[in-house]
Amino acid sequence: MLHVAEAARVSVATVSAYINGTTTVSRELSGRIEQAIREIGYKRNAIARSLKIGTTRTIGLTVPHITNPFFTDVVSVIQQAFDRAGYAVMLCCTDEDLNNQDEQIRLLLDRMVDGLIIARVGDGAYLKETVERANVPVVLLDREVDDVDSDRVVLDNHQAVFDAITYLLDLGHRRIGYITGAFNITPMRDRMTGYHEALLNAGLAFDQSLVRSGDLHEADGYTAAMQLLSLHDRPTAIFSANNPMVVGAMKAIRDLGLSCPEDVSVICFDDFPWADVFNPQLTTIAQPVQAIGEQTASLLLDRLNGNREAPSRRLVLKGRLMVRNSCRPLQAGANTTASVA
Amino acid sequence: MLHVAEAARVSVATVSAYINGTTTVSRELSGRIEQAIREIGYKRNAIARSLKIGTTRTIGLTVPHITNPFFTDVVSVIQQAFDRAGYAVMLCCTDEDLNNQDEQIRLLLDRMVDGLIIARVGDGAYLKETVERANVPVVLLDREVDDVDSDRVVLDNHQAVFDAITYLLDLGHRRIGYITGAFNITPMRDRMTGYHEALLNAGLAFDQSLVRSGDLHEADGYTAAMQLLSLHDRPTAIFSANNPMVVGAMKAIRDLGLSCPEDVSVICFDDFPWADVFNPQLTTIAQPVQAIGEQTASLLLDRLNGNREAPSRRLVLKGRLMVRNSCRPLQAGANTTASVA
DNA sequence: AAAGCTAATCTAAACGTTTCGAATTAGTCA
DNA sequence: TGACTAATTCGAAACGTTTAGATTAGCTTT
Repeated sequence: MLHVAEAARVSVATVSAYINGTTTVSRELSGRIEQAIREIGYKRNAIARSLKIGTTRTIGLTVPHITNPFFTDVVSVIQQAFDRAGYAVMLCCTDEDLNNQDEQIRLLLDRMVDGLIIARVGDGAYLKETVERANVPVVLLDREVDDVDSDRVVLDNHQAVFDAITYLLDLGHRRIGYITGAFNITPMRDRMTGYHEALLNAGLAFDQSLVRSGDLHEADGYTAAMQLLSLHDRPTAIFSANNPMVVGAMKAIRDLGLSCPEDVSVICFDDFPWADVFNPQLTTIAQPVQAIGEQTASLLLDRLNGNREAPSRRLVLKGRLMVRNSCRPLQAGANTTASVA
Repeated sequence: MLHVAEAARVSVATVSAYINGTTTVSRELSGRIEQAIREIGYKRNAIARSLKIGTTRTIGLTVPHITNPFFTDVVSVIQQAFDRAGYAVMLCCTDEDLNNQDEQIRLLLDRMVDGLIIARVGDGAYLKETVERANVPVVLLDREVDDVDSDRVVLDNHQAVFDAITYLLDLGHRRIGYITGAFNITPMRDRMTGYHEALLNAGLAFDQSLVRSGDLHEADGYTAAMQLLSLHDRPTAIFSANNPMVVGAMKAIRDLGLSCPEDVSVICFDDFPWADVFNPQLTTIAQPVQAIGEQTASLLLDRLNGNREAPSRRLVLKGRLMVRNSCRPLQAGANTTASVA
C-alpha cells in the first residue's frame, strides 16, 4: 500500500480511504490510485487488516470425519453458505479423537477465527471450558454439550430412531440388533433411547445382547454385525446408528453368506446418494442435511453480524425414514423369538 | 502479551523470547512469565505473529466438489497431512464454476496463505496468470494446466481408461457408450484418448454417437445414459468418466426398466466405499487417493520448507481396475454390432 | 474582506507480535 | 581491581493496515 501511495503521490490514508470507500476521494486522486494499483498489482494484505480491525472473516469448522457422508454433505453446505457471505472456512477433522480436537480448536482460536462450528468428539465436559473461554461465538452441530451457553442445531434423534424401529416392529421383527457407538455423544444416546422406547411401546423386553457398540468406524460395524449374526438366535433385523458402520455391517452379512433383506433386514442412520441405485436399496433415516447446514451457518452468521447477546438458541430438525427395500415383512409365525439356521 | 509482561514484571521482548525459546531466559523470570500466562489465560495472537514473520502456516485448497467421493477422500488425506505438519487448511469448493474459483483464489491469496493446492476448473489459461502472480508455491491436483511452472500430481488417466475399455472389449463388448465432461480439463481429455486408443487397438471404428458429454454432475450422467440407451442399437456397455455421473447413469438404467449387468455393463471412474457391498458391485477405476493426497501434501510441504528453486515436478500415479460384477461377458453372437430391443 | 463551512487530504498512532542491537548484570581472568 | 566475556534482559522499530483528528483549500455568506 505504501508503494501504491508513493506511485500515486498520495498518502497511504488516502489509498486506504479509496479502497474501502470510507471517505470520498477526488476523481483525480482516484484515477491515480487506481492506476498505481493496477501497475503494481497491489493486493490488500488481509492479515494486516485483520490485526487492525480485529476480525478475520474466517470461521473454523471441526467435524469427526469428512468421509462420513453426513458430514461431507453438511460441510459442503456450510462451506457454500460462508463462501457466499464472504467468509473463509478452516476445516479440521478430529478423527473422533479428543486430543486432535483440543489441539485443532486451539489452533483455530490462535488464528483468531471469528466463529466456530463444532461437531464435537469425546466427553462434553472437556469442551465446555474451551467453548466458554473462546470469546467468539460457537455453534454446536449434531452433537451437543450440556449446559454450555451456545447455539446448536441437532436432529430429533430419539424420534427418528423410534420411527425406524417401530417400522421394523410393524413388519413383524422382534429381535432387532442395534449397532451403536459410545454414549458420550448426544446423538448416540438419543438414538438409543429411541430404540428403547420403541421396544417398550411394543411391549417388548430390552435384550442387552442385541446391542453392540464400537467406535463408529466401518470396522466396528463389521465386528458388531459379525457378533450379532453369530448369536444362537440371531436378530432378524439390524439397525446401524451411523453410516460408516452400516458399510461394515453389510460386508459382514455378505461374508457370512447371508443376504439382505432375505436373511436380515437392515436400516441405518444417514442417507447417501447411492442408496436408491444399488441393491438392496437401503432403508435409511435421512437427515435434512441442507437445512442443517444452512441453519448452522445462519445461526453463526447472525452472531457474527452483531447479535451477540441474544439467549442461546437450539434448533431441532426432524429426520425422515426413507423406506426402500432392505427390510422384509416377517411371516406371522416367525415373529415371536425363534429363528432358523 | 503486554499484560503478561506487566504481570510478570518483565518486558514483552522477554515474554516473546520465553514463548518462542529464542533466547534462554532465567529460571526466575520463566516462572513468573509462566504463571502470568496461566493466570491471564494468554494465547498468542497468530495474526499479529503472521504479520510480523510473514507466514501464516495456512494453506488454501480448492476443489470442484467436496461431495465427489474422489475429492472427499483426497481432501481428507490432505487435511490430515497438513494437520500433522501444523498447518491449517482453508477449503473452498468451486462447484465447477470459473468465477467462484477466481474469487476464492483471490480470497485465499489475500489471506496470505503460504501455499495453494488447486484442482482447477474451467479453462487452464485463466489460471495460468493467477498462479504465476501468486508468489506462493502452488501444486496442481488431478487437473493440470499446460506450461505453467508448478508442481502437480495427476493420474495416468489415459492408461487407466485404456485398461478399462480393453477389459470390456475382451468381454466381447463392441458398442461402448462413453459419458464424459467438457474437455477443458485434462483428465477428461486424457480419459477420452484412452477410450479412443483402446478402440483403435482393437481395430474398431470410433462412433461419435456413443459419446455424450455433460457437466460432470449426476443429472448429466442421467441424461447422457438416457440418450445412449434410447439409441436404436444401444450400447451393451457404458463407461462413465466420473463418479457422480455414474449415479445418474444407474438411475437411468433403473428408470428404463433395464438392469446391470444383464442388459448393460457399467464401469466408472473413481471407486467408492460402497462399491463392493451393494449390487451390482460396480467395476471401477480406483485412484490411489491416499497416495495422491500424501504426495500432493508432501510436494507442497517441501516447497514450504524452503525448497523453492527446484524445477517443477510432475508426479504421475497409476489407477487400478477393480473388477467386480457390473460387466458381463457377451455371447460370441452378439459381438458384432446388433442388439435387441 | 473576514469568517465560517464543507470537502478532501494528510499525519500519526495503534493493532500484537518479533527481532535487532544496546544495556545491564554477573562471572572470570590477568 | 579493572577489563573482558557471557548470559540475560530490555527498548524500540518494524510488519501493513485502519482511523481519529488535524490541516488545507476552496466556497459561501454576511
